[in-house]
Amino acid sequence: MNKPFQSSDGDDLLRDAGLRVTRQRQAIAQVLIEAEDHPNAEQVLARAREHDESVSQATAYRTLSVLSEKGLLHTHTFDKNVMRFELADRPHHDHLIDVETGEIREFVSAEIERLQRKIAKAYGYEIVAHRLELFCRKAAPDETEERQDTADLSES
Amino acid sequence: MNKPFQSSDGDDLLRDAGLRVTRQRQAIAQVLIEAEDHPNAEQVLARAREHDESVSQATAYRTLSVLSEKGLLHTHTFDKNVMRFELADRPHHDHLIDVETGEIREFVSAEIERLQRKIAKAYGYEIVAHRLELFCRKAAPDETEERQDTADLSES
DNA sequence: AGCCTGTTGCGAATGCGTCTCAAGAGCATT
DNA sequence: AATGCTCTTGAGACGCATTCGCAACAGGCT
Repeated sequence: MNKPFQSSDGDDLLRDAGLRVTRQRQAIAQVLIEAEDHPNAEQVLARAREHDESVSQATAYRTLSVLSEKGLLHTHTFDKNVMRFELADRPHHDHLIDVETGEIREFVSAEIERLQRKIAKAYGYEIVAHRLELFCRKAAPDETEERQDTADLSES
Repeated sequence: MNKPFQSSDGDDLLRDAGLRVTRQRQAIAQVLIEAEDHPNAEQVLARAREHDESVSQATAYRTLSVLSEKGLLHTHTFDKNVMRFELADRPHHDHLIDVETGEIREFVSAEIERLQRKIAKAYGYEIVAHRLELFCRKAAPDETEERQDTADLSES
């Protein structure tokens, strides 16, 4: 009945973070598991309230914050000043943001990842985290036939 | 006497943005031209006040904001919640942030840029802007000999 | 020199996120 | 199922970066 993969269970997610399982946190965890986008705190709160209307803003922020610290949640700031969240157990990917519509597509490029490591290493560093975001607009149409010869892509 | 390249003159920068040249804005423009780091609004304000102590916080924010909108200034948010600024006419580069010290190094990789365009194109988009940030920590020492065989690098 | 209009400084306001604290609820135990 | 220790909660105050409102001020074209 639930998703057959990943942190399918909200309670597990919370326990993994070393948190007590409360109604409010269950609601929030559920929202994160069900989310197929990158909701911000306000959206997480609104959706969590559909499961349990008693969830407060403070609890939403606190829970998101703890889950991030524990590494179970990844954060993004595509638009300045609002933080967006996404479960960390999702496969790694970078983001392509349509600046006209705000739509966000995910992609991975093993080749870019490799070059990133190479660059970091050249400076004597190792990568702890990275952020790659492409802010794009729809190109002139009719030229989507390039799509197929790009083996280095995948969607999530 | 001035830098022989780029927007060497603050007045030009302001006029390019379609702004009246005022003492306060001259002070701010000068700060941006002289900056070799990525100052945030507070730092820009403090430095501008060394040139003209009458510069107010509101004017600093307003000027930075207009220059950004006009595309003459690029903004970054390495650490969440504070915006950092950098003149747009600087050669393009990405950033490597030392998570321990906060030090920021700049680099460019033509190869990564190429792959980015390829990916965007594959989805039918063209890149308007991008952001690539590597959050790193110093790797185990003694292995800096990799440094030389990486032709795809340059510092700014 | 004078006028029109863009700019300024001040302080108040906004917005996202965090903190305080007393009341409430997990959950390990009896 | 009752107990109790401790973590968690909701409500509102608070913090901080940034923006706004407005009356006084000052570019810069004539």
